[in-house]
Formats: sequence, structure tokens, C-alpha cells
Amino acid sequence: MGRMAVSKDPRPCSIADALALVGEKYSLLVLREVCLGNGRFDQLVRNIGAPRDILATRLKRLVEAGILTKSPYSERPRRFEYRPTRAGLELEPVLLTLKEWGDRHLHRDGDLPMVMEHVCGHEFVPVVTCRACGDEVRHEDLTAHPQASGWTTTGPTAA
Amino acid sequence: MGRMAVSKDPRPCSIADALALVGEKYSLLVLREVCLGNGRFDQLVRNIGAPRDILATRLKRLVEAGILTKSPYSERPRRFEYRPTRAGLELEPVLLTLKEWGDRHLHRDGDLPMVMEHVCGHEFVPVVTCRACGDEVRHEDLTAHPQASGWTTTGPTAA
DNA sequence: TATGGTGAGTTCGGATTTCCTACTCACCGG
DNA sequence: CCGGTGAGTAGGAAATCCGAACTCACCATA
Repeated sequence: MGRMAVSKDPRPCSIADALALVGEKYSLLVLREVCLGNGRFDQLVRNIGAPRDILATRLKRLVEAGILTKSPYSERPRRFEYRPTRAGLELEPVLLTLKEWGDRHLHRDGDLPMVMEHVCGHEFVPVVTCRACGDEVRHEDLTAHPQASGWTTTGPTAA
Repeated sequence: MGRMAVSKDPRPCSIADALALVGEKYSLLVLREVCLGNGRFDQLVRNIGAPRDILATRLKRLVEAGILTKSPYSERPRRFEYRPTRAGLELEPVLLTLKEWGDRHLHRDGDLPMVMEHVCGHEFVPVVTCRACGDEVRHEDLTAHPQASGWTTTGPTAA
């Protein structure tokens, strides 16, 4: 038989797995648009600025992965629209958290960031909290529990 | 003078901006490792499985962007370690949220996901909440407020 | 002083992807 | 018939990525 697999991708990790699916260029922007309700091919091309062929490839992948669905919104002329599945919608918090980081750290003056409103009536700002105690998460408050190989569990603080 | 810029990157958006910085292949995995405290070049190579030259490029970019710092941990033999800056640490919630999504949707049986412990004593599971009311965010509870061009504000629900 | 080992990269050519422009195909509207 | 729209394909140049090998500085030890 062939030789033993040489373990490329050293650390088994769901972050890596997730990025293998949605980490390619444009994929998360597609999700952004689709979550905003702009799921048609030409809208996507315009709003994202991606080449059409790459967009087509990404869409195929995201549909296969169960993150988007492609549904017709008109027969005769046959036209389609991409929409998020449940799994796709559950990725939205990632987008929201990333947007928040971008707003705080990358703010280009000239254009102000998009504002979201929450049902509670206030401007929506995402906060990542601990399910158990409800506190906002801080790096120092976490300890990683190695499931596999050699990990160091405590990270250093900023420099 | 040259002609008017043709507006590639159609939608001004901090998600796109953030991804332009940390959306390249391996960048977020570098951050993962560095947040775990594994900030040395060869550790990164091993744990991430990236080609060394690409890793070197990414590291340069992340340092320039103010997400990592490169600090010597030994003079004579001169050795370096990469560590997250404040801005880098503030990206950690994105990673945690993405990991949580991966754990729920991509779970390969064989290896169980890494478990984190919160200071509160319980297993840490991230939840994205609204800063104002504290509720867990759901897609239907958000409305986007167009700051610029033509947006649709409501997204469709899963299919 | 030769021999080997580590950490942190750089250099090389070849394999993959991406990008851009143009093209298709089906339909509709006037 | 003519032009326009939506949803892609096709083709080749340009940019990236990849793996393996190479460097350079510094121990360790024999």
C-alpha cells in the first residue's frame, strides 16, 4: 500500500476547517450581500467587485457546502437568487464581529460605517460574551484545554 | 491628468477592509497560534502547515498592520517571537465565533473540538449579543441602515 | 576544530489561481 | 429587428502559491 499520510495541516482545528470553506477571497463578502438580501448574480458582481467567473466558482462551493441555496425567483426568463441557509445565517455573527473590529480599527474618514438597528430600539453593536456567565470575553479570561498535541495554554498580552 | 478612478471595490465596507488585511490565506491561523502563545516562526510553520515564504510574507503584513509585534526573546542567538497587539487581541472574538460555528457545522468525528475554559469556571462558548439589551443576536432582529448607495435592508430567512 | 543542530528566514522554478475582456444564450420590450 | 438584462463561460496573461533547498548566525559536543 501507499505510504503513511504525512499530516499536512498539522493542527486539527475547526477554525482551519471553517476557513477552508469560507476563507477564500470574496466568500465572506458574498455572505454579507446575501444576508443583506442582495442575492442575484449581477448585484453580487457589482457590490463585491469580484470577477464573474470567480464569483460563479464561489457560489457553487457555498451552495455545495450548504451555506447558500440557489432558488429561482422567476421562471421564463429563468432567474435565480442566492439566499443563506440556516448554517449561512449562523455565520452572520462572525461577519458582525469582524465588521465591528473593522469599524474600530480601520476607520477611513470620508465614509462612516454602516449602522445596524436592533429590535430593542438601539443601535446594534455586537459583543461576544460567555454563554455561561454572560460576561464580555477577554483574552486573559480564557484557558485553552489541549485536546491533542503540544499546546501552550496561556497567551501573552499585547505589546 | 489620468482618468477618473473607476471605483473597483464597489461597496465601502469595513468587512471588506478587514478582510483585505486578515483575509489572506493563513493570516487568521497565524493569529490563532499567536493568541495561543505559539509565536515563533518554526512553531507557526509546524502548527499551521504553511510554506515558510508565505508565512514570512504574512507576518510582515500583520506586523505592518499593527496586529502583531515582533519582539526578540533572546539576543545572542538573536531569536524572535510574534505576539498580538491590542488590536490583534481584539480580533480574537472573531476567531472564537468562527470556531464555534465550525464546531457546530463541520464537526468531523474522530477528533473532538478544543475546549476553552472561562474564568467563571464553566466551559467557554461564545455568544454574540446586542450591547444595548444583551440579547443574543438573530438575523431577523437586525435592520441595516444604508449609509451610502442602494441597499436592501431586510434579508430573507433560511431555505 | 570539525560536525551537527536550531531558529529564522530567503531563493528558486514550477504548479495553481486570479483577473480581465469578451463571448454566449435565453428572454423581454418596443 | 434592435437593444438590454440576467446569468453565466471561455481564453490567455498576470499574480500567487508551493515545496524543497539554501543561507546565515549561533550554540554544543567531542
